[in-house]
Amino acid sequence: MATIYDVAKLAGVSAKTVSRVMNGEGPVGAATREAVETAMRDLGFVRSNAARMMRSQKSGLVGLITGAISAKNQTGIKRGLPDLFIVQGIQTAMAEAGFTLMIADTAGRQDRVPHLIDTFLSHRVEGLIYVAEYHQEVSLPPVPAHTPMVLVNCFDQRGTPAILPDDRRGQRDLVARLIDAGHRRIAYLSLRTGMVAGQLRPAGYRDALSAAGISFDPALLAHCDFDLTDAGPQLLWDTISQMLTLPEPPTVICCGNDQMAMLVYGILRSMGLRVPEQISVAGYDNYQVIAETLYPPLTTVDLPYSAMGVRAAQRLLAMISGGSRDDRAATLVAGAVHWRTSATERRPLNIVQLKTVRED
Amino acid sequence: MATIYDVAKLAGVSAKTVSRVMNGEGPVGAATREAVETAMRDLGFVRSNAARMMRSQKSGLVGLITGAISAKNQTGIKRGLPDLFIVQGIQTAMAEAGFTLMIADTAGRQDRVPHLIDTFLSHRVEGLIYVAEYHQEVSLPPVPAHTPMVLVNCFDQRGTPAILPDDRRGQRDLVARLIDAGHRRIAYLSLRTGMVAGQLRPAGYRDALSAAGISFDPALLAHCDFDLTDAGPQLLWDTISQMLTLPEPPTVICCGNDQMAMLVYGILRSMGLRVPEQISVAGYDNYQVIAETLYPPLTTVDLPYSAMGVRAAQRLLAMISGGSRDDRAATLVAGAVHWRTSATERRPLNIVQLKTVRED
DNA sequence: GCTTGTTATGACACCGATGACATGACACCG
DNA sequence: CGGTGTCATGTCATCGGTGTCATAACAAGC
Repeated sequence: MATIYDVAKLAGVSAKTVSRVMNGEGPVGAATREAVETAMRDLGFVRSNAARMMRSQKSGLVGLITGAISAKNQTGIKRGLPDLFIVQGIQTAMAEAGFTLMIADTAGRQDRVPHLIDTFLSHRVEGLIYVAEYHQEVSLPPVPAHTPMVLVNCFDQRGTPAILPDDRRGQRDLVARLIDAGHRRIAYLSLRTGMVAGQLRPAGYRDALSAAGISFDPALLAHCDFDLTDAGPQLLWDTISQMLTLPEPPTVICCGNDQMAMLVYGILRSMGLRVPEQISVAGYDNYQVIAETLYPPLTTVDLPYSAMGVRAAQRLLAMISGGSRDDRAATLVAGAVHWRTSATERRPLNIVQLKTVRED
Repeated sequence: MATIYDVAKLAGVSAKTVSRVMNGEGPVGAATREAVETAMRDLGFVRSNAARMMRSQKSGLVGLITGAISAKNQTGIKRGLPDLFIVQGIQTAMAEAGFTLMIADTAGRQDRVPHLIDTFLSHRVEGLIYVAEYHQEVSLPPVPAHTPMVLVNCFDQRGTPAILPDDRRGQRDLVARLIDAGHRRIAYLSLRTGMVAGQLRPAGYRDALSAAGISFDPALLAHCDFDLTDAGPQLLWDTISQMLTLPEPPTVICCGNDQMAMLVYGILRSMGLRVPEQISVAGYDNYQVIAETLYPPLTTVDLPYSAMGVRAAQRLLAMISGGSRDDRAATLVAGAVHWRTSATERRPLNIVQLKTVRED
């Protein structure tokens, strides 16, 4: 592989001049520049970042660690929106800033994180990003103070800068929108309370209710382990049929995420109910493959993964250029409500009689 | 950041000895080793890969380019299984071999590829991988001959080593399995013929038919632009209702991918047909979020993205260690059939009368 | 006792860029 | 015409490891 010395010799100048041409630095005569550029092209010269980095001490690298990529299917949890959208956002913003992204995943083993961090440090990354597969608390090994770090979709006790989805507000906005549309009896099928989203989203639901002066009815809130493989659908079926036999049944079912909504579609149809004519459904995540492909398209809230990635990158870049100082606050990123046809704009006037027996 | 010289001074040895300890190379006295290791720990020493790389000319890096990450939503095509599973496979295999992965994406602009390649070359990657977002032909700028390259999910005219999904065989296996289960009238709703999968999968379908001595009925094969935003569902509806009114209607509908199958579920239910009691449905991709969450769970074929990633990594590693020589053949990776309850094991005896009018 | 071999370690140049500084050629100005 | 400033370019050391070769200490063999 050609070096600047090869280029310099061919162009009949010094290595330093070649360096100047490459970096557009200092004054260089037009003829000289031309000669150097020609020589570089002829030799297929590509600068060595390793050498450059030794002097400048700037690597232009950022390390990204995630359990996201390979954790799939291992936990048995069917997750929401793939966290890889976060990676997309980070990658885009970093590329724009001229940084190259190195990525590694834990392959599901948290104990590998220190090793991954070491690898990245040996490449002298200028910053680290840790991406979790779903909103959660984590505990990471300490990193040298001079290497800034940002957490995405997770937070820790040490108060490391974090970028989080504003689940509570998103759910509140969606429910508020449903109330606007005339709904008063709003059911909420939550994710497990063990998940952060399983706590924040129901809280947002209640926020919206109380803001509208609607009293909270515990009979309309259920926590469903819908993702527990086989029991899931049956559990949902039972919960829904119970709610629908209430004296005042719900006119809309809010689901903990879009995947659950997908299941609920099937269940409601099997019960002989039409969405949205007879009952409305809403999800959470705006998982496009589901939300836009379902018929009718699903009303839901953005889980703004891509935007979170961008914000994470921006925050890290600020820390890198600002000498790694950063307040300890978490950044909450809210997602917009996507109003689609799975929810009616006006509350249906009469509730159909329903059969509580599974028909198949 | 501490250097080997700092470590050497603290341990009272030469830099070279520190180097030897790090690399477990040459004979080193036990006491010396101990002293060096202690010093390294005390200083929080992390070796600089840049410096090491300059001498050894080995970077331990592999570059991955993809349109996968950011191409989302830009083409207007609702894609199948997220190609990021390919990245997962590559990352896993590379990490195992001690390589670190650098990734970049084209942000939807093919003209950025040369720049990305240059960036990677400047980091002296030992190999390149290009991942396409769906099975397709591509045309990439040439890379220096000494840098091996592997294509995944795509192929080019130059015969660059490629890893491809065996769509034809996968579809053949699935249809053969349906035939085994007693089905004779098998409908096929294909993806657009403009997509490679839209050609190979129907071919596999016909392979299976002729292998079983079942004559191909053109009335049972349709190419649906189901992913054209709004027109999609209506188009599918029409196609399906047309097929179901045939004198001998299909007993199973094979869909071009799982997403289409999801739509078909909704359409069939709206038509008042129960899956699988009255009609079976099959997909392609084994897109878990869909296939396992749908009720009933979807019979489908693996699009073995993760395995393809692993194979790609293995092939590239072989080229790296073998001096970049490789035959030009493409590697086809077949995926297994996942038999779930969306398809009946026995052909239903009587076909229901169906309404051809949309009910809502 | 001297050669030879082995073990343990050090000295030093080198990888390929770039930063600091020096230098030569002019132009401009009073 | 000498002083000063600007432009264009070169010299050289340096970043942090590692390859090559040298060297010191000591044991074994004749």
